[in-house]
Amino acid sequence: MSANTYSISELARELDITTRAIRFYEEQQMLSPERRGQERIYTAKDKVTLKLILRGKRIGFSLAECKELIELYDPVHGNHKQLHTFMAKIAERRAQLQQQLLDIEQMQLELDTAEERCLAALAETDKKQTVIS
Amino acid sequence: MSANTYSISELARELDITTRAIRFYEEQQMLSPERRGQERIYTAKDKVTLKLILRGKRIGFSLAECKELIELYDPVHGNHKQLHTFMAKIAERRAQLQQQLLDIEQMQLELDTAEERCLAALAETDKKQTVIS
DNA sequence: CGGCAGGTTTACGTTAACGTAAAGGTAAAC
DNA sequence: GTTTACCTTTACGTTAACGTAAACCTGCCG
Repeated sequence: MSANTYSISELARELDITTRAIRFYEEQQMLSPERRGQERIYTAKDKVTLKLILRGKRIGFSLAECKELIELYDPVHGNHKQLHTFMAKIAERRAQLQQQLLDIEQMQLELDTAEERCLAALAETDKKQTVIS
Repeated sequence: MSANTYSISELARELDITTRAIRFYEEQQMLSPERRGQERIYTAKDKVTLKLILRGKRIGFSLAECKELIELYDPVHGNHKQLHTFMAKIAERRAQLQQQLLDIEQMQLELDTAEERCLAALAETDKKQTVIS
């Protein structure tokens, strides 16, 4: 490893993904690392790209969407229509997240009462057991 | 449709899913509607189950996890260990959601500044164009 | 020289959650 | 009676995002 470059396995370890995944992202044209002979050499920029991919995935975007997102940061493709349509996609995700939060809160309320009933039932059972024994 | 029962397509319309999906959930042992001859007859309870499935999916649970979740509501299987392990899963989801929110906010900040730069660049281009023409 | 720890390509396998036909049964409507 | 609208089962197809295996270079260590 020279100045600020990485081998594929270094990147994999650091970002906690497999080398297969990294090569796959390259197949999908989301990366194009330089080569030293056969070996891929990754730069800091490649690492940023990978982080963007991982963050996109965390948010729930598909790889195709992550790719769009990355191209947005590329001055060459930084076109306006795309930018706005993607902001729309993000807004949509936000709405979904909001719904998910509501769903989870609702579910937690229900689980809480379910738990209470469970505990109460168990307490009853224990009492009877005590009496019997 | 008699009192508080539904045909499969009624349910499908109402919940905005396909009949195929409903039958699939049955294959996965998450439903067991009664039959009138060949036809499936769904009750209000089945509908609740389906809604639980859909909500679970919205939150990001797999169908297998949704199934666990549903069994939690079944008094027969309402066992304690499962209840607690599932509450743990829910907590985990909450954490993920929290991270997703952060990711989205971060991304929006970046997109905002990207948009500004875009607009500025376009304004420059327009000026030159105006001068040229 | 042998072997190991990395790297490479090629290519078939896998999983989830249905989609999509094909082929057919029933019952009311025209 | 046949068209229409539902319903049924069986079964193969699909997509995404890699996993996994095979077969092969390559540099370095002892």
